[in-house]
Amino acid sequence: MELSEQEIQRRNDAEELRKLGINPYPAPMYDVNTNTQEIKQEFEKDNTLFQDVKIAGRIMSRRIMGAASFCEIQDEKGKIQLYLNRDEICPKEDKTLYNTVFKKLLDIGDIIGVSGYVFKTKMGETSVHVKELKVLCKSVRPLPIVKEKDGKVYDAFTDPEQRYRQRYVDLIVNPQVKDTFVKRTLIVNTMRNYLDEKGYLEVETPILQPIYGGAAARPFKTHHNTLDTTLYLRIADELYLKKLIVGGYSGVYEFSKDFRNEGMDRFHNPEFTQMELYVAYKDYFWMMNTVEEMVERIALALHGTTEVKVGENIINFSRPWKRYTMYEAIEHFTGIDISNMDEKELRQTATKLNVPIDDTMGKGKLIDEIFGETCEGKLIQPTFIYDYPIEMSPLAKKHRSKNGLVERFEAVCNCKEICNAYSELNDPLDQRQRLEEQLELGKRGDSESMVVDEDFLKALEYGMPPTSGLGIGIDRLAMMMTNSNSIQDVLFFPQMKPEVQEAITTDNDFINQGVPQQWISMLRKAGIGSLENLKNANINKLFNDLNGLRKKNKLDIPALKIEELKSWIEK
RNA sequence: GACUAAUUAGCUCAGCCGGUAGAGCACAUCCCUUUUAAGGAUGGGGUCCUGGGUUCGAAUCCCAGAUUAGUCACCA
Repeated sequence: MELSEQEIQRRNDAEELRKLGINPYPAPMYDVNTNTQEIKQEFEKDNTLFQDVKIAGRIMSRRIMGAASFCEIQDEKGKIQLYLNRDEICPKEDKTLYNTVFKKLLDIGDIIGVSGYVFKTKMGETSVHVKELKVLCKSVRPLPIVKEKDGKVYDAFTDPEQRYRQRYVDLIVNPQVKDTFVKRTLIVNTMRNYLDEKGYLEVETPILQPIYGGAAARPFKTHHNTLDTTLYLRIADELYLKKLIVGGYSGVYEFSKDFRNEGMDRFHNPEFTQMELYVAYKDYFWMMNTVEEMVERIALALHGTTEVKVGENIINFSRPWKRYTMYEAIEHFTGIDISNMDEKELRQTATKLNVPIDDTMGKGKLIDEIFGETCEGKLIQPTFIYDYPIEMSPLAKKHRSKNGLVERFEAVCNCKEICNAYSELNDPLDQRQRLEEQLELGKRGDSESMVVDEDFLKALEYGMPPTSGLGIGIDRLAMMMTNSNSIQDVLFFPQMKPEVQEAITTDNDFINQGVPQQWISMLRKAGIGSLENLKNANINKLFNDLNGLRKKNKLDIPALKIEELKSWIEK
């Protein structure tokens, strides 16, 4: 890869530092005694503090005025301005540290450590008056420059591709991004504390599974060499966790990365995080209370209030949330009671409501479509929707009193599902039948159909207590709690298509190919970065390009002859 | 998978009807001892995403492809 002018400059600067006896990448620790946030907050209250501070961070801007300079450094908590005076950081004759090291060899992006005292400038900005300066890391790649004044951001670094592929750059120049991820961790920690307080056991179950199950999704497939067997990356943890309830734990939960080989969009990443919880001797009504309480606590932990701004809406997570059965919700939003309709009537109703349907849809699917089209988009405030059609819920217990339904609920919020829970099916014979039916359905479209997990059924045959189970999407919850528009904004490293990496061809490879040293950099400039490229190049175009570059760069070498070029390509 | 849009300097972006590639920041050199998105002067920096085509001539028009985003489809 050709280096840009600025990259070459920075590499030279690093070399110059070495010549001055300064290691641009020193080994010893640099022990700071405070941070930028602490200084800014506390100095405001008591300006006798911080008379001997030591801090470190990345240089984010510089203003040099001859023998004195200001620059800003950024640490994890924020930025602070530094004041450097030539004669103070270089009290003796030798002014190299200021004139050469600071002014010439350091740049925006480099990491330095400083010690000195805190003061306020004439402009009223809390700053560190630097007495000592140490280079901690020379950056050889220039950062995007983002400037800001009175909250207005100039030249913002916003290109999603670069932000997601190079999250580290995003984190450096867009400080609010750091906050999103701090909040995400706080969500997880709050949830974990809540569950631990209740006495549930955090567990780990296999990610590599010989049989995948627990959801309707296509898996990622891999292979174990020693066992010479196919393994799947899990799509859900449900079956393993229920086996632990059979084993006698009264409450188990897992924060799990799950993997689904499906389409990607603003709400779906191939790997995502769920928290699944199973508690013995409970039912789905109990679980609704638990979800409300847990999510309300998370909102309070993050925002100090139950009200959270999401897009244009203010969402209030305070308990109790609204509760509708699926039928009630449909009646509420359409005025039509479908609870006693048969398949034909449902079909007519769907058509009347302009809900797109097709012939393959059974009763359950029709109800679900009607709900999705007419209700989901209107549920802004957190709402429990419960009692689902049996067809699409093979792991949920049949309703205690209503035929054709299961004891299942979802919480919908800002028009999106955030969790999914049931009274778990623990009748092993019913479970076998339901899974087998599901299998039949699955076989129609899918080339690789699911297999019934016999070991899971065996476990149920030993007897699982009545249990309530929950799956809550951490990414979705994080999106909502941080007002993020896309799942990529709450994942540090969202999945992206791999960048095509050109085969690395060294100068020596080109020389072996017969290319003279002087022409190599021209070749690279002409877009020929590898031998592969050279062999596939259009000879006439390349011939013109190279001689054009020779002229442009005023090279003091004879013009290339086409025979010469041919010899490189054909060798 | 379909449609739409974007891709130009390290970054943010202009670039008209096809005629030698532009700005601001950043970078380099010089001046400047309390500045604050931007002090002054001068200068360097380009695979105009890639590959074809049309044309005397393409960043610009046409075709194909790559990547990203949005919408829809699929998918709990």
